[in-house]
Amino acid sequence: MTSAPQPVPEPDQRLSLVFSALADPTRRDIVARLTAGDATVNELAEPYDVSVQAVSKHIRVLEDAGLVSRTRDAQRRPCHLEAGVFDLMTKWIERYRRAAEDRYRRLDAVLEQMDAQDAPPVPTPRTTKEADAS
Amino acid sequence: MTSAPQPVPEPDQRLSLVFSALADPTRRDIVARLTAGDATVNELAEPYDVSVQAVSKHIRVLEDAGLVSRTRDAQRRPCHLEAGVFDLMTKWIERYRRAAEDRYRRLDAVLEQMDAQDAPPVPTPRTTKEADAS
DNA sequence: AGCTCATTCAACCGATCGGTTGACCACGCG
DNA sequence: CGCGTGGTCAACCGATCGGTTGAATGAGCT
Repeated sequence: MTSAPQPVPEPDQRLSLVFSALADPTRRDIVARLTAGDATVNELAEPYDVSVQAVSKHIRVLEDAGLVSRTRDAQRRPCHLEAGVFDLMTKWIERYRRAAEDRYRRLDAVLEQMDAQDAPPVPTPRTTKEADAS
Repeated sequence: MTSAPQPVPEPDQRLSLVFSALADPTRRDIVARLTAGDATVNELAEPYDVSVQAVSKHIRVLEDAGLVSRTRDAQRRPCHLEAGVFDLMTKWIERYRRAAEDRYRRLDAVLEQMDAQDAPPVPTPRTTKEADAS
């Protein structure tokens, strides 16, 4: 019963889980240390001055976010970093980063144009609506 | 200059703020919409069925994380997306993504070697099992 | 069978979060 | 001048979070 089917949430909710998981410094540190290789809960818990249970909870959060997977090795539960999730984040970030930079460049051009001429009919790169995520 | 100098937190804390800010779907959506151009609080609040105050709070969180900046235009406070913060995230992510992938590849090689030692006849079928969850 | 180590479950606690409502401030305009 | 508009501040509320302690489960070792 410990292993439910794990429904794999849809990407938006997944993003929430991932970002939320990485919002905690301890959890980020755990991820960082896991890049050096798999580790057990006790090994991971050792450097921090919190209880093992607390670290176990952290790992659960990382697991729910899909950042970490675990196997069984006797009574140990080694944690393994899942590199795949990073792509999800990178995709999200890159999309908007690029859009933002493009816009910035465009605005820059507009400003230059406005500067070159004097008072063009364009009021401001006003925007309001538009932009749909998903 | 409505408030204190805004000390600009050190990068680790900053990362926490950024990830935490993006952990909320509404806030992510606001960011997404801001890539289409600056917008006021009321404009941003319009699509959601929450109060304007709630959206104002969301924007404050994004601002504290350095994801958006604001200027004054009469009584309006247009929000502007700050593209720079994305770099911070991308750097963090890329670092560990690459490390994780390298490690994966290395492990793969080790496994192959172990396999070869045991069963040398087959000259490496070369079916690098890639990550299925992506 | 016991014992011990590794991990998790369960209950609890204070702090923070996302949301509300109501009052308040800062403009610009008639 | 008063008033409406855009936005924020303040207090409050339920839910969740990160942490604790204490007890339970699971798997090896004599």
